[in-house]
Amino acid sequence: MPVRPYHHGDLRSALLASAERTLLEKGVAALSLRELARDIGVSHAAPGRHFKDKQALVDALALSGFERMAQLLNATDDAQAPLEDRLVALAKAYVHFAASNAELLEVMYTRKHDPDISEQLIAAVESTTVPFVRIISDAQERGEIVAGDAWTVSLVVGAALHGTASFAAQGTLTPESAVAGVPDLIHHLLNGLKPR
Amino acid sequence: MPVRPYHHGDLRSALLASAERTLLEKGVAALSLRELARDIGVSHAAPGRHFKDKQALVDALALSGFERMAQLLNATDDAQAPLEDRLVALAKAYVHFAASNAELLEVMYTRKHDPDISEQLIAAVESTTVPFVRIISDAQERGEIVAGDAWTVSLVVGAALHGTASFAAQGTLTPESAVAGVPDLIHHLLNGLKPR
DNA sequence: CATCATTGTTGTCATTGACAGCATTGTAGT
DNA sequence: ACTACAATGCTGTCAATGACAACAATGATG
Repeated sequence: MPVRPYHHGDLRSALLASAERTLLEKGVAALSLRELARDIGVSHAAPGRHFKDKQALVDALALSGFERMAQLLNATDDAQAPLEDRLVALAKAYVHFAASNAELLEVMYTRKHDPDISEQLIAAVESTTVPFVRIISDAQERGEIVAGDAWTVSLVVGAALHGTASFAAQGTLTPESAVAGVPDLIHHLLNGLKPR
Repeated sequence: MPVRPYHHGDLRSALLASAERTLLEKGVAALSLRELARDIGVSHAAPGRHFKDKQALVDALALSGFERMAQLLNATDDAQAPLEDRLVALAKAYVHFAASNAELLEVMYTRKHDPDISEQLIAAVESTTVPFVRIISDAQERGEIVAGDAWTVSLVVGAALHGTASFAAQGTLTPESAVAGVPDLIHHLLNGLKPR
């Protein structure tokens, strides 16, 4: 039988994959470099070659989370759809992602990231916000959204969604009800809470 | 000189106070039961008499956080003020609290609380939401806010504020800009993002 | 094929959370 | 007062962990 060769071949990826499984199942606190090493069948110090310390591993997980989220959101956005539908679709995708990856979210939205990784992180975070700003800008050009700095206006939507996502991720809302509430939420954001 | 008596007298409070300082300064991860014990000058196992385990300590911190926040919000709300002013004042208080206690927030809004404490916690969390729901109900009675389940409508405001608070707590927004943005945020929530 | 950077390994340390067993103190009931 | 007994604190110990140092195997480069 083929004994594991001295070099694993792709330990870094294996560590990330295994870490993410553990993360989603049991949370950050349950992450142990040594346990990861054991699971993969490698010595307890081997992870150190790929991640300077535990935080570095967590940073990498956060980065990959933002990248996946950005991809999801950008793939979801349909520039042809009417404003409200377009926003609802994007918002649902966001809230759904958040609710389905609660523990990952916690790691993503925590500000303790290594300055080294944070350049990449900042870029990833930004590409996560782009779709929202784009929708707002587009709508402003058509006069469907009030004038004003697009980023500022997007922040209103972003905050409401992030709040909803947080509620879902932390259990204040069930994932289902959070997603189900999105259309109403968007409607209220667009039309305001004052009677028209 | 009075050598510390065998019994500390109020170890529990001392632990909570010291823990909260450490928490705000260095974050949850830096909390160590043994270090707390050392700082206070008791044996490393003494904290165990007051907190079953580390999570119990954290739960207690979260509970006290919610209680203080609830008190702050309830004290801030001025039922006489006009709707928008009233909301802005409450929202500012909330966002300011969140930004000033970022690490505490992280502990509060994490769903890993002991079922035992969670009854109290649930009550504390609820009394945190009461002021918002009250404002909305009041305004609905006057026809200043669209009809509908008050809690559902409040959720729109709550989500937007929680999102803003999270952004502030995690550093996406500076505390100042988060608070400074509140009036605009509320205005947009009330009047909607569509042009009127 | 000689050199050197990568990537793993073993060994070791201090720190930590948790628990067991014992000691001291305060208190409630007599 | 006295005697249980509960509450609170202490010492000792364990296994797990993250971090690091020193060493070994492998692979790439010229």
